[in-house]
Amino acid sequence: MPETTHPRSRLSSEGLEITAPHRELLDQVLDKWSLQVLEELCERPSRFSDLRRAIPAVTGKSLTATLRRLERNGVVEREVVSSRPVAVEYRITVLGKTLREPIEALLRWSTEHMPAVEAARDRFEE
Amino acid sequence: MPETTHPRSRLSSEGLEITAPHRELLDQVLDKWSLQVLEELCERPSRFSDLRRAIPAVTGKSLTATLRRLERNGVVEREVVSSRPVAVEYRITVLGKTLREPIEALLRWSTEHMPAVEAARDRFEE
DNA sequence: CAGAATCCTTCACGATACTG
DNA sequence: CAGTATCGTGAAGGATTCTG
Repeated sequence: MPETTHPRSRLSSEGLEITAPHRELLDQVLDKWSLQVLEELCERPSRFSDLRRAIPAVTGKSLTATLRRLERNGVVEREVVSSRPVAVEYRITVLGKTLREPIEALLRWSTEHMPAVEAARDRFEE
Repeated sequence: MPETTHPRSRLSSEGLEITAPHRELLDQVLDKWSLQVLEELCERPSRFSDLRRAIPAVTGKSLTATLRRLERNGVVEREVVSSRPVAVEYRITVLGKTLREPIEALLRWSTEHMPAVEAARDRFEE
């Protein structure tokens, strides 16, 4: 059986590699509040205060930062709807929608395996 | 048309919810170095110094912390192979292997949509 | 209402040196 | 070899206050 000299990883052979740009992108898109924001915006376009109500634990500052990050990376759209008083609507983009599947895969994993993880944690504290 | 009083989100209706424990778990398992460590250990069991060589940018301290975190959550196993000089082998666990699919989904997304993201970033700096 | 500005604490992470 | 100990820095994130 002719073996390749360098047994390249399955990922590399698929053209997938964990380079710095990819790590950075995933960091920006999977950070502390992004999942909840994306989830919320997948359900419906929302205004700033809607999001604050939907995610009570987030502060204004962090929500702003999260939305800017998501907007910058093209997964969220911002539109000023009216002024006096200002209303701003945030919407998920087409690109953003493509993120939903992989994120849900993550959530499914976390939900499904949480018991095993908790058992491991108990074992770890010996 | 009889509408449900509360239009629950698709995720919630599937029993998926982004609660604090889930966020915490995902944080621990998707943090800065975890992806590369998991990827490496999926290919082959490795010793500490193997991992350092495979991931040149990581410092000893961070690698230790990463491995401890992963071990605590049950996705990585640690075994002292010999002493004098000490050799320690790290292996992916069965639980850890189940993480591979969702992680690869993420990497595929990132690889596939990186051009769109970069275009969005360019647009954003106006 | 949707943020920007300011202050402050925490903590992740790197660099370095040391040890069983 | 596989860490631990210590120090230092920057960045993340919260609380609060102010504004067009």
